[in-house]
Amino acid sequence: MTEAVESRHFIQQIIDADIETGKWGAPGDRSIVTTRFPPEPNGYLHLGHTKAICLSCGIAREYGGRFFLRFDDTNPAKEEQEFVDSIKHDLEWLGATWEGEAKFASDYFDQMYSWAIELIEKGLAYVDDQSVEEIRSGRGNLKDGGQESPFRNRSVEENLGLFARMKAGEFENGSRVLRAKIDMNSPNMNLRDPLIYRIVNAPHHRTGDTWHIYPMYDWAHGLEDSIEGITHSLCTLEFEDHRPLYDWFIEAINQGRNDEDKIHHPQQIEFSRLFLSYTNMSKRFMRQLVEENHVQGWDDPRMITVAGFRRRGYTPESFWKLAEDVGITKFNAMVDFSRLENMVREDLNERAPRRMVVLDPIKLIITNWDEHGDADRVEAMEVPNHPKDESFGSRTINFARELWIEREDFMIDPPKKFFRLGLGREVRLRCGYWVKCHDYKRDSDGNVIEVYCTYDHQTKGGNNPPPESDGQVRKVKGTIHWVNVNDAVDAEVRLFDRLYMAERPGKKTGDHLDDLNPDSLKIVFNAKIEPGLVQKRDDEPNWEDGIRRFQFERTGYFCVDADSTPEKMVFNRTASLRDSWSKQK
RNA sequence: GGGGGAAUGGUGUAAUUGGUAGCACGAGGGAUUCUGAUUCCCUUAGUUCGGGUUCAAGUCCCGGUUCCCCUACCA
Repeated sequence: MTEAVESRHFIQQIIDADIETGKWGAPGDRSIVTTRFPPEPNGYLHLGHTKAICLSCGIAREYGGRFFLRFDDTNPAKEEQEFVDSIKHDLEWLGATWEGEAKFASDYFDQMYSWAIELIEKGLAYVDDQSVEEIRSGRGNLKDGGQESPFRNRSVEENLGLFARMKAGEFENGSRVLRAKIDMNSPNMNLRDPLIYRIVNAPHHRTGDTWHIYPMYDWAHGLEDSIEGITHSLCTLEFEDHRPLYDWFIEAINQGRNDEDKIHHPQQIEFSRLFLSYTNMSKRFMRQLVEENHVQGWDDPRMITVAGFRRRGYTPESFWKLAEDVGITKFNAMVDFSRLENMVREDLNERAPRRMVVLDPIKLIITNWDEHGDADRVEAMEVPNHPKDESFGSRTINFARELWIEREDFMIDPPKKFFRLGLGREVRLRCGYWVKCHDYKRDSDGNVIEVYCTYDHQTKGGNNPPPESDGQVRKVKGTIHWVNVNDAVDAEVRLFDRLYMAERPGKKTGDHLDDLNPDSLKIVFNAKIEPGLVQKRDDEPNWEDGIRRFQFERTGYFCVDADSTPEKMVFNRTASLRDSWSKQK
């Protein structure tokens, strides 16, 4: 009876209220909502970032507002153009389109500098000559207050002069900083005269060597937000303690100004990070995995980078679904990795065309194939590309006397619940024929290499045979997949499993490497694929990112890896199918 | 006597802001099925603890517990 009301998470509720009261513009004007994603270009985007991206971009989209991409490039020592490019690419791939050109904190360096001078003139900032160590010890600790710097009460003139010389590059790294004059006894460490500028004599990837001082995060971030007219500056929980400073800086600039001259004051709102079991989002750990060759690069399909997931075959849609699924709260929740897997499965189940591929082949030979025609004949079978969606069409694949089937689909003496092939058992070869096994052959190691079957010529296409004379229709419990030996193509298939075996890698021993899964990558070199898989077929979907994705029936979801050539196809397993049989075993 | 946050089934998340604790995933069971997939149905299990206010508390008040974050010239 009662219509389900769309529930609004706490950030949406804040924005809803802001719009109603007209906090940012005319009451009711939703288009004023402005958000941003502000990465530092010092690494690859990972799963943790996708939550923030989907949130900020999604909010702007929902309200009909604006979403910006801004690079927080305030530390030339760490940042590179390469990362600017990869971050843009990842965002585009995710479908998080930003408005206009990507923005850069470095575009605002002049503005920030002049605001810093204003703070000095108001007596709210000073140049400190203390060393790093002196500043650190002067800051005090969590229990005790700090001590004021001996340079704290310099004259405005002296500060102005020194600050100008800092800018001009007259001083060495670490010799002086500009600090805000707030409160050395604040219980909030961020307010104990935080640094505004430090000296960095290093070339910047965009501004070159025009600057010798660079703004600190707390000074830069809120001002960037202000300049861009950000209304809701969304960030993660660890910045809660920074919010008082975020507000203090903007209010310090606005102090003494007329209302018309006041700069825009965005609202910082914090939400919880994404924690996924069996993964570690630490940039440091991810770097170690790459540099010590535990994986093959930042885009290794086992990595939880956007690039890794993309190569693994994940779709952008699965990240949006996950973001929606985990929700927005202030609770540090541990999300199970299988949830993300479910999101791709859900998406790919609808959108991936089906194919038949045998990963671990043994040969099936039909010994009575000559009873109803030429022993060398090939019969064309029509196979649907999708079991539910007819718009995917169908394809024709060849059926003949010798076929590849999956090793695990045959047992000599199977248990009753084994719905596959066994000695004396009958199964359906999907969209082929029904076959019954009467013999098999082993190699010198005892491994089954061939199974011998008879087929029922009345079951062509996999259909039920006509009723027997007593009216009974023969039934078969299992259906297995196959590939025709004569036109099967060999391919490499990479089977990925989770990179770590522990729910929280490194928690037990302190070293995440101790929890690495030695079997996270298995490579199959001689999988047998349908010949139609080599070239893109006209009836395949046109995936937006150009990556070809499939479901290999009964084995999982796969995509074509960038390493593929027409001579040697390489597939990555995105995710296995849900498998209630292996659980039962 | 540091400060800032957070606690709802196994997991994640709702509860019209004081009025029937709901949804999804998982798990268990069943139906359908030419993928042991998909789909469908059923079951399962919860308000961190102790007080208080109230006709009525997940929600308000008091006290406790547990967990997370904060002492970079990183962001």
